[in-house]
Amino acid sequence: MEKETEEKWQEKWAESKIFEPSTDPDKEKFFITVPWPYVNGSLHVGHGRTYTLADIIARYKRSEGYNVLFPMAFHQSGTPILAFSQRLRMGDPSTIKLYRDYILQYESEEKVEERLKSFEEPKNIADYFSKAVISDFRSLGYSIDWTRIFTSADQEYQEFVRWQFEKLNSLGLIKKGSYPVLYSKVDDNAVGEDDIKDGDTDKVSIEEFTGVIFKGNAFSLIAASLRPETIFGITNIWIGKELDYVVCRFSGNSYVVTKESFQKLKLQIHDAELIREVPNSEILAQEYEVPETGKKVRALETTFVDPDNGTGVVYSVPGHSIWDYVALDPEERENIPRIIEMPKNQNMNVEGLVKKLQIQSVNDREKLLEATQILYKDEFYNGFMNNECGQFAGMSVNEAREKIKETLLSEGKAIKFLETSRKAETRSGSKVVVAVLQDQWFIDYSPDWLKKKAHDLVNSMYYYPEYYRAAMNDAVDWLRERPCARRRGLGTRLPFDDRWIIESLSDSTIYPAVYTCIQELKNIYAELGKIPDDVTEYIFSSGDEKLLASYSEAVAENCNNARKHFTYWYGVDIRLTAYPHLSNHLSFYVMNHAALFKEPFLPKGLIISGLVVSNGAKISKSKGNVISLMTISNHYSADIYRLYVAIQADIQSTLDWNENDLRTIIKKYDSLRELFARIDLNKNVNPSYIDLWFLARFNRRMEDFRKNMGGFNIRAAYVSIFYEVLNDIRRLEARGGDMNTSMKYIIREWLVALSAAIPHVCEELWHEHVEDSFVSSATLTSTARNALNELFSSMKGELEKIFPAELISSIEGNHEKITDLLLSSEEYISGIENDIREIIRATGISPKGIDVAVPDDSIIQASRHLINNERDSLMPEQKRMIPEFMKVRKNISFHEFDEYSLLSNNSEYLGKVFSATVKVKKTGPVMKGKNPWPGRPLIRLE
RNA sequence: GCGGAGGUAGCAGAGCUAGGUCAAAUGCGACAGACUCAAGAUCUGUUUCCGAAGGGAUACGCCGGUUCAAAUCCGGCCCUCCGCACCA
Repeated sequence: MEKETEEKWQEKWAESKIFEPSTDPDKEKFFITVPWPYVNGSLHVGHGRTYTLADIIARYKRSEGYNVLFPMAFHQSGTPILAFSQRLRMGDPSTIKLYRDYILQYESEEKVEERLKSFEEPKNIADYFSKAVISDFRSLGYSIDWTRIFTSADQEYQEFVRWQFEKLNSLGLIKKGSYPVLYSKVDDNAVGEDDIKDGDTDKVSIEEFTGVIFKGNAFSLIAASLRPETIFGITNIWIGKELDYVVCRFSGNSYVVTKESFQKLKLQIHDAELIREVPNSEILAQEYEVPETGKKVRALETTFVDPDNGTGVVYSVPGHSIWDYVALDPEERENIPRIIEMPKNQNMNVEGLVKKLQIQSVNDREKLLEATQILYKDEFYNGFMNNECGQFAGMSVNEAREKIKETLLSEGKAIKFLETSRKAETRSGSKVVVAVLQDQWFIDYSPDWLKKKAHDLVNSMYYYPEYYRAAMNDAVDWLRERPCARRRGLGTRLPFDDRWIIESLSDSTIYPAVYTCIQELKNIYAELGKIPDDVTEYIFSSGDEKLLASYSEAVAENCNNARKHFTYWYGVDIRLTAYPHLSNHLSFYVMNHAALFKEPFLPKGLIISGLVVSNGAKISKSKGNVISLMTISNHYSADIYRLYVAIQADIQSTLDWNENDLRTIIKKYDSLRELFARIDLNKNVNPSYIDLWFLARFNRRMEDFRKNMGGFNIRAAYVSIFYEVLNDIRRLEARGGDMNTSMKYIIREWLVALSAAIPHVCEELWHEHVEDSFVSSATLTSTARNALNELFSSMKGELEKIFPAELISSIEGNHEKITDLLLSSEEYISGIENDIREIIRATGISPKGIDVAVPDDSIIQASRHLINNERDSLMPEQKRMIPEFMKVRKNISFHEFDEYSLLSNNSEYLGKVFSATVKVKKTGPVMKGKNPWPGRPLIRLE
């Protein structure tokens, strides 16, 4: 559809305020939310999916008569925006390019520089892209209540978050302590998943290495290992040929690690000091003692040591490490020490894997990684320590690893060394490392009472798909202490320690409550210059009027209104988002609600969607498959995108955005528009049997649609109401019906049903064909069903030619029975059609005439006896039918309608389909040859 | 390893909770026909194999079981994906 038309309706919806619901206790409410976007750039097709799904649901619920609230707001907290802004100030070329591209989506080349300049102030980035998202979302026709918009940087909101943290603190959930965190040294700040490049798709976690100390005379070496149990198989220690090593000092001893590693060590062991650089020759000059075994080993040089992974010192266990094994010369590979046995699979060992994967040298990185992964995993789960391993002999690797680690640490023969699970950098490009922070604030999610409440909540909620309930329960169990504040970034200051800013996921857990009364909060803030805890407590928690005693009448009135809105709208009925949010945002959402709210204000349900990929690949800049939302509404249309989202994949599946499937959707969409282009509701055609069938069919489609939408099976719902109704219309017309006859009865319901997914075109058609109101605020009715009943009654005379009169009068007014009759009779016709077709195909005959013989009363009678096993009631000559009956019995079916009348009335149609004369007759039993049976007429081609 | 999801026709993807109406929706692709000068679009049909009569055979990862009857229920096995704890 043309952009102008879509914009026209978007403007009219805005003017008419139909998506700005007010509190109305007489109406049942439905409150749906999607997590707010973090606005450091423009959004792409992937981001649009969840909002589109939510909008379809919101619109559908409106059509079912609910008072629907679908708000949104913007997340501006955290460090990325700050960091981007800083990099722009510093003139970083890749950041400039990134933002130039963003800006060019919305503005002309001349404006870019000015805009970029303004982005040197972080808030401007947030505000600019918030506006951009609003414009993108408006152009997709979302039925969002834009009057409730706010951002996490707004004063009113920060007052609310402050209250939330005071409240958590009073519940004993805020703690302070030293804590390992992912950290950026450049930004001098802890980083969260949202700050890390690809952090949402490729998670970074903290791994605890055992830094094994190898004692030497002048200094000791520290080698960080995830497999401390392998110390029993050590042959030597590797250091990198070209790397820079340093001597550092802590706890009264001297240690050697790489320069890079020392930087990281310093963040974990705060009193570590750098002494001097040390040449490799010096390291190679002395011997080292392996802890536990006491074995003396030398350090050797190699090329595969990564200075930035662990300590840059690696101990070599060729018997159980692929890299170490491959680094040896072939002749040295004999007689290497073995310390792990694999009773289940003797062939699972280093040599086997090297041979199997054909690893040639330490340069076969991919293969080495793969082999390492296989070996480590298998040894861990299936291996046992052998007799070389002293007191640990006989233990499973799993168990030994833990015991050895404990022993080493307690004896001072190792230190804990924390490392990131993969190399990572922040969105602004600085390196992510592990730091142990002192005085870190965190939310303690571990108390039993909280876990219990959270589990109760999780178990009481609705899930789509249901299997995420288990995942949510797991997430609740996993959560322990969550660092909740940072030293810098945008956001709210921690109320009890204003050097800290509340971390960006922790400030966004119960914010949907703010949607319910943001206007009142603004009023109160304007009046008082703050929002005191009394007030917030009154509105969102106790509702105790005594709290308002000291405030002016104006403030009190706002409080009362806010409370009224809050109690009407809250809790959120559906929160819809993609599954990567499950283990972070959604679990915090649940936890914080469980801690701070009671029924009926707790969350009611979650819908969790799959991801979006583009042309089969993960959406990413480097793959060049990023399609911005802006492009969508400009190049295709909002409706087409929405239809694609609705119909291309189930909510829980991955949605692939690609041109091929898009073309299909566009074709279908166009055929809908073509259909409406040729309808003429004023045309008066007398309805016939087939028009009634179509109405019946439509009613069933409509029932399916509502049933499916009710269970959030959006795809199935739209396959039914869109694809299949179009197919039904094709069938109707092929059968000689005129869709105009039925269209006037179905158009209201059909357009309302379709409008949840494709509101713009439906709005246009509604105004053109129905009336001058909004389809977007129309509710689903039963016009088609009523029409079916009425037409059925008024066409009695006509229908008596097809169906028995007594049948007609017995089901009159009962739309279910009428529907069943019409569907089954038409199914009968198309069954006959298929039979004839199959006979033609099997025989290769092109018939000039087709005889269809239906059974007469005597056969029907006999068939009943046969089916009921009443052979004694059969006439003697009918008994001859028994052998044939045994063969065809499963094809026999008795119909309410009269087969002869039905077929006679449709013989003309059948004749047309096969270009032959179709004759219908009734026959009695024959002596030789085949008989017609109920539901199974005899077909003969000529 | 634990937990979760899943393996369906050329592809995508329903069905499985309540076993029969399932050779199995819907869409795509392919093939044939109609329309057209032609192509595209559209429409009609076909798309596991066999069949000169509407039928038959084999089929929903593999193997077994329950049942008159299994894509659907039960047991075992194989494989894939996702998440995760001292998993790399």
